[in-house]
Amino acid sequence: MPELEVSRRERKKEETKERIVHAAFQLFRKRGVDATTVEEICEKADVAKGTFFNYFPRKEAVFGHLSLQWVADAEQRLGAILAKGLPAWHKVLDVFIEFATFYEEDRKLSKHLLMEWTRCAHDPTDETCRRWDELGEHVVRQLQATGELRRDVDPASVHRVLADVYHSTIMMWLEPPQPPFPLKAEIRKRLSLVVEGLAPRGKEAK
Amino acid sequence: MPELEVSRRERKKEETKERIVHAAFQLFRKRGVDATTVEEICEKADVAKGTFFNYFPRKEAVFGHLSLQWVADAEQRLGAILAKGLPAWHKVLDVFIEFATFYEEDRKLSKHLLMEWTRCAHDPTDETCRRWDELGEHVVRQLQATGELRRDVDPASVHRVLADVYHSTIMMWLEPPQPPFPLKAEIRKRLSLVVEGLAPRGKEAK
DNA sequence: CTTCAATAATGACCGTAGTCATGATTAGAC
DNA sequence: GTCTAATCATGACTACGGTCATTATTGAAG
Repeated sequence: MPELEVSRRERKKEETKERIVHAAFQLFRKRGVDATTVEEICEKADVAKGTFFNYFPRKEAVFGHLSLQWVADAEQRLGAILAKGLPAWHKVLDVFIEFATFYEEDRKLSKHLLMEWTRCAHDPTDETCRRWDELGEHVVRQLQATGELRRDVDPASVHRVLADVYHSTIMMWLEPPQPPFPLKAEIRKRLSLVVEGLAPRGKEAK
Repeated sequence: MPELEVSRRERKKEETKERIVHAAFQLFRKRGVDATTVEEICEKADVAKGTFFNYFPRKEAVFGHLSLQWVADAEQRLGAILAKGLPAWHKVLDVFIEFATFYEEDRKLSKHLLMEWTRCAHDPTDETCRRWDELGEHVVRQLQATGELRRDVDPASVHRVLADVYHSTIMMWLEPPQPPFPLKAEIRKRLSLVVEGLAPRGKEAK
């Protein structure tokens, strides 16, 4: 049993999953999520309908695949930033603002993506969620260690506050027919608001 | 046409709606939301299935009825608090923390309630949403006027940040099989975190 | 009392998400 | 090669959310 070399079985599995994801996003973009049926996705991906549900528990769960890639990407970039030293906070913010580019491109799609994210966001068994929380808390702890954030606050709470403000700002921006404000500026504004309040206090402050 | 006296028609309409809501919540509590079908609700409320959808666009939309009552309640209480003068912030916080009692009572139900709230939260045509945002922004403006919050920040942004932190804290608390932290304490912690950062600065500070 | 327009109730109907029993592939053991 | 157990693919099937054309009720006007 070749363990390190991925077996043919594993390869085929990945291929099938990839085909389904690819087909799904193509149709989602063209026709919209609601107007796309699972059968259409399966037809395009050349699999049976049952196969789809072997890979994803819900139609919308294909978005989870994308979210996982993002988290992996964020892990890379933020790791590099933190390794470089101070001042890190603004660079961290920049990474998240850059991610927002995606949302600006296809608002309809982004809305479904975020709804699915929200659905899984608090599920501790979800890998994406777990890694996202670990990443966020790690970043906060680092910023506390270097003195950019006050140390008398719980890293998990800080991470969640920032993450929630980030996502719900995007959610609000996505809703109306015409965006009422520039997305990236508003994200910067709101997150900065929170972070300002997290500046080191008293004798901790430089 | 008696305009001020609500007509029989209006009364019956309200009655029917109330019956549907009542039946729905009874079943939701007993059997769970997903396990309850619209037909069961209608049977209990003694109306036809089509009637349900004359009143609510989705099965879960019955939660909106509850949300609206809450917002009306919050309008009352917060109005009274603001009328009384300083210091208002902690009293405002207490109101929201008291609302959290409901969430602690039925976690399964609360999760669906919050999901429906999230779904409508950014829809400008939704009355509940509109009044909630107006209320929140009003409160922030008042707190700014009395000097409890710094004045150089956008009331709408502040309201949204606080509201999002509030709701997502609850959402996180609702998720796992066993609550990992005391809900009300965590809400207080996180909201205070944000508000601390919103304290008046520089020459504004007393 | 009759007419009429507006509004509300109805339930047959439809489309699709998601399930599940069955059959096909795989990879290792001998 | 053959056997076996695990894994994966399949598509018929079901149950339910949601729609819509039709019918019934309402209340005011003549």
